[in-house]
Amino acid sequence: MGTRDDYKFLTIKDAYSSINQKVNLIGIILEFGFPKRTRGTDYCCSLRIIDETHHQTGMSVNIFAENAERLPHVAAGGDIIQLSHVMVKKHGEEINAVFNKKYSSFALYKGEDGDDVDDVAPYQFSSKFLQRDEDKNFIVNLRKWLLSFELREDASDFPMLREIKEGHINLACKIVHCCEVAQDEWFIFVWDGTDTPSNVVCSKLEDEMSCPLPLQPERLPLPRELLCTFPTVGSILRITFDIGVDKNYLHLLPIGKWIKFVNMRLEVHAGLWFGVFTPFTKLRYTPNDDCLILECQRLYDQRISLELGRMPSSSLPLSTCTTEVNYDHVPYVTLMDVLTHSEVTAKFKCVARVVAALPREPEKLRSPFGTYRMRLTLEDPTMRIHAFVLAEDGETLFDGYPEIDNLTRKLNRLLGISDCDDSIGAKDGPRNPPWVPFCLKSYYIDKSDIWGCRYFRIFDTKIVEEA
DNA sequence: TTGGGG
Repeated sequence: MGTRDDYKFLTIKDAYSSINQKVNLIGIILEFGFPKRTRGTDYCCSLRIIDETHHQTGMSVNIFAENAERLPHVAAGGDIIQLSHVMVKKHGEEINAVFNKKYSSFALYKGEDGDDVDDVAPYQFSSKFLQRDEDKNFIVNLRKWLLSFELREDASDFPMLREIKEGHINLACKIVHCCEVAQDEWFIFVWDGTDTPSNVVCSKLEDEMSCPLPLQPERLPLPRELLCTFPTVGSILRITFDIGVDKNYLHLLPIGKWIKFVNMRLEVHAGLWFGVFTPFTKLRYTPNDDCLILECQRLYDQRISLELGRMPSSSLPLSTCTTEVNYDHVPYVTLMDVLTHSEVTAKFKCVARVVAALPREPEKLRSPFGTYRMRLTLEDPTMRIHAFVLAEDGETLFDGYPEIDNLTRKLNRLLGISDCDDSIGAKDGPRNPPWVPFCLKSYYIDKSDIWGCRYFRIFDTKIVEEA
């Protein structure tokens, strides 16, 4: 047993004025990172704890151990950590606690198990940890406080997917799926009900045959059965992992749960957004009634109750000066609705952008038989798909067989290339295609495998003449 | 010792 001081826990507020002292702390884990290797020989994880004396910023704690196993394996944000003999240190303007493997100890307790005094067994503790009866009341009191505590997040700290920018940001979103797409290549799929901003596309159209613009960030398309479990409105952001991030902790991201990510890196590749979970990314305590989550759900409910709620947010109000479609009475659907539709043959009306075309040269749009035969890559906030323009559908789209100049102009308008850009160099410059309405139909070419050979084609869509 | 954040 230690000295009398061992029985005392400092509040976080008091710890702030105990610089260079060894203290005992107990707090709720507000956020935590995955274990990572230090530049020395050890492993480290940092977490942030709060208590009723300091629930806005709390205090950051850095924990070191010889290996990742000995670090705290936090089961969930909101759990309780008891820290003994940690040193309070000042780093710049920040004050934090440092766990030293030689003299510090920790124990982890569930946070939301209720206030049963008998249920205070730690689910993990370090080698130097000694459990004492006196600790139990602290655990019970913290759990009681947590029940009544309402985490006040500043919404401006957690942009929605519709507001994201490249760089480091926080995200509050729902885990839709998590899988290993290739050997040691994991993806998390997240959603918050809004549409990610569309990006300029920089691909070389001449290379579309040999190096097609990808349809999704993951290398292979996901099976349709899986896509059918995804929401069909709102973007699904793919998150990959930086090297050095331990994938053994992915169970902390269960499908269906809303979670707040802190310090996630966001990038755009081939015009597609994706997040990168870095060694500095942390998970933040996200109760089910978190104010940010409730607001996301409210905005989504409001969105899908609107008649135009399935259209890309940034396409509204929709300009109809590029294409005209039939089916005025049919509501617009998303490309994800199209991909996950229950029937293999069906007709749809969508708003999408043409991000690539094959062939690109107008003189090659017709097959040796003289009929149209081309492939467009369509994009909306939910998905990219290939859609063919064939025979009579091409005659409708381009209004018969116009001269090459006219055909070029029409195709360029779909692709977002202005006429004055029509020099060879400018064609490869960044494109920002407009949102345009399309009629799409799905069809199959092999009766023995109708889903395996399902394709999409554009029909009843006409590029309107410029005024 | 190490990291602490972008």
